[in-house]
Amino acid sequence: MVAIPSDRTTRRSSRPTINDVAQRAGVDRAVVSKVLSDDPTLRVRDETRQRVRHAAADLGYRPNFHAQGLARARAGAIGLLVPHGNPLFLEIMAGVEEVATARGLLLSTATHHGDLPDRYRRLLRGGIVDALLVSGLQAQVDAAALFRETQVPVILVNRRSLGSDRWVILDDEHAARRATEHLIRLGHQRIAFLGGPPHVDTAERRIRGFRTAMADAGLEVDETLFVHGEYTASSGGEAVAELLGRGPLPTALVAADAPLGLGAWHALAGRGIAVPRDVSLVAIHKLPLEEFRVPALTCVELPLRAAGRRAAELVLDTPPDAPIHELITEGVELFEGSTVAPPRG
Amino acid sequence: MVAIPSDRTTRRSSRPTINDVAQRAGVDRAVVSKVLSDDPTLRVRDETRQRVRHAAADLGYRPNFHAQGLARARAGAIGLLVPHGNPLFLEIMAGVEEVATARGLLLSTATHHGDLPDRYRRLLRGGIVDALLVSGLQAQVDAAALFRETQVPVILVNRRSLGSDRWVILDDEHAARRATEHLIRLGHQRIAFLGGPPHVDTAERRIRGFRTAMADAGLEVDETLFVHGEYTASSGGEAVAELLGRGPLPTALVAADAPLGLGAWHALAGRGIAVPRDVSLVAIHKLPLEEFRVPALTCVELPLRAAGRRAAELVLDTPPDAPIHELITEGVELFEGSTVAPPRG
DNA sequence: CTGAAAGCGCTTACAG
DNA sequence: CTGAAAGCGCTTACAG
Repeated sequence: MVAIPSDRTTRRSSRPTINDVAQRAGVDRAVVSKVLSDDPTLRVRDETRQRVRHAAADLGYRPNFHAQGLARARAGAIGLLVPHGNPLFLEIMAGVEEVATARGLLLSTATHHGDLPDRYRRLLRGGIVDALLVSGLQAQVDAAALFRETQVPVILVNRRSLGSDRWVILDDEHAARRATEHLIRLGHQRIAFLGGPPHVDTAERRIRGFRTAMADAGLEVDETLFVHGEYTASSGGEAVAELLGRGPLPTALVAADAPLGLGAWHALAGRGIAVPRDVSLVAIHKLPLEEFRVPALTCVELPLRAAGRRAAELVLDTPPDAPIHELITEGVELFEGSTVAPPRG
Repeated sequence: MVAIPSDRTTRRSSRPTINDVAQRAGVDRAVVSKVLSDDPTLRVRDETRQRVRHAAADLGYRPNFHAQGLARARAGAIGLLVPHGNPLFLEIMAGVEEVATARGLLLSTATHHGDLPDRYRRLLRGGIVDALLVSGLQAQVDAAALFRETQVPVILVNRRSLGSDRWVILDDEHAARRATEHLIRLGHQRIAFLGGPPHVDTAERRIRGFRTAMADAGLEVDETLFVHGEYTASSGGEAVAELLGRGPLPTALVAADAPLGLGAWHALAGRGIAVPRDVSLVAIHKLPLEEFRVPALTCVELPLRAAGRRAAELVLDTPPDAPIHELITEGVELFEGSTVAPPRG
């Protein structure tokens, strides 16, 4: 009788390790490590180099992510935190992903509801990412404190918040000016502004742009035509209700945000007020697929993807405590939908 | 002269390690590890347990993600791969994130353009995630081979592909039936179907639902009224062009996908064909914010979030090579927009 | 210039 | 039942 040895299963995963490669190539594993990461200090014959590469390829070797992270004291990943459920942020995500791909980093994403989730804070302290990009935070969240707490370099994308010294923002002021000028050019004079939340960075800059455009055109700004809301569609409805409660409808509206503008439009329609027949509407930010809508919302597009890209590059390439102040000025473009017309009468 | 010792910087990051906690609590680091991960085999006095917890809290200790991953041979993360730039998939992402949050896992996301990026394949072999969810892949991508290659348990969400035995899908057939019945009920008889790509799982099931509804109503299906396209808005335009080239316009269209439907609508409008006056339109899937659109696209909503949630649970809780066949039948709902009317005259 | 060894921060099987 | 030790799979400072 022959004893058949029980099928001895591999200790852990069956993936090849650096030792397997070293053995196959007949070199020390330090050499493998250096060859595969193109360490310039390594002096070996080209032939050895090739042997190592081939061994790695033959075995389908890939360095273990966690072992590498531990040994290098670098995570090999970047984190992105975006507001929950807002399709605009897909663009930021796409920009960040471009950089992650180019640098061989993993992208880890999570959504927030205005504040930083505690769970995520804890993960950050576990060294989960080498850098964190945050967008759409409430005004009062302290990003500098987050860096102090977690030791992870943080950068804000699109919106600054309390005490933050590291951000990439878009030219919201210009966008709002552009939107307003578009209306003015068509003859509008009584224009309402459906703004974002008070004290929020982008909201303030968009208001400024609106005021500038009005002032430059010599138009009076009626303070009863300012309404604050959230950057959400449902808030757009409330903003319209508030506005209508205050007096006669203006001839045009600038919505500080696309979902907000959509909500406003919807609420107007619900009251039998037609856009653009009764009132014109321009929003800031272009939603995905807007160019295919019938009718499309006229809006000013901002380069969110570029913001994501740029922020990722900067947070990776700048010392963790150095300030980053970047305003992206290009890429502000008016998208002509069908929600704007000359004022009636 | 007194020699002032140079400020000796900490070796690596300044984050506390398990050794710091052990020292502060006066126990071995094995005890710390077991206390903090609630190891049931550990027998120590409650007082010790408290001491350890306090020490950890005082120091703000968090286990190093990579050290833990290496020692446990588990990544502590799940991966999600979605098609690039399609806002529908935000819902799947949200569902997956719910599960990741509940289980303390990191969520790593990437987008694809039909096929699996090589870069991602390599990362997977590095043990970057414990499980991978994939959605919207081309029909011919072999997910089983991906598992064999990477050793990472894979599950397909929303769409099956070649040779895959692990998937969570939605009731696409029912959705298409529902959409078609809605039109039939209003009196439509000549209905065109703007379908997805040939051989794609969801496309086939949606066609089947359409055919079933037509047959059940005793309506003849005109084969010239079938057009294939991609699940993109631009493809919707091409589908309309193709359809119009074939003959007279039907009284209604079922679009197999929301972006596709949007593109069709846009193309129709561009030719002066009004929806729903000249032709009615229903699409499958509801885009984010659709309920606020003026007018909104009538569509059948499918529970993408539930699919993401369920797929994440299943891939984590099922042995890596066991088949997973799950069809989510609830949650198919007609959303009445303004793109459907009775046929003219 | 090269190679063997120490160390990254954890977990867990195993000896006491 | 407890605690000291080995080991996860890499990288890199350091001795030859």
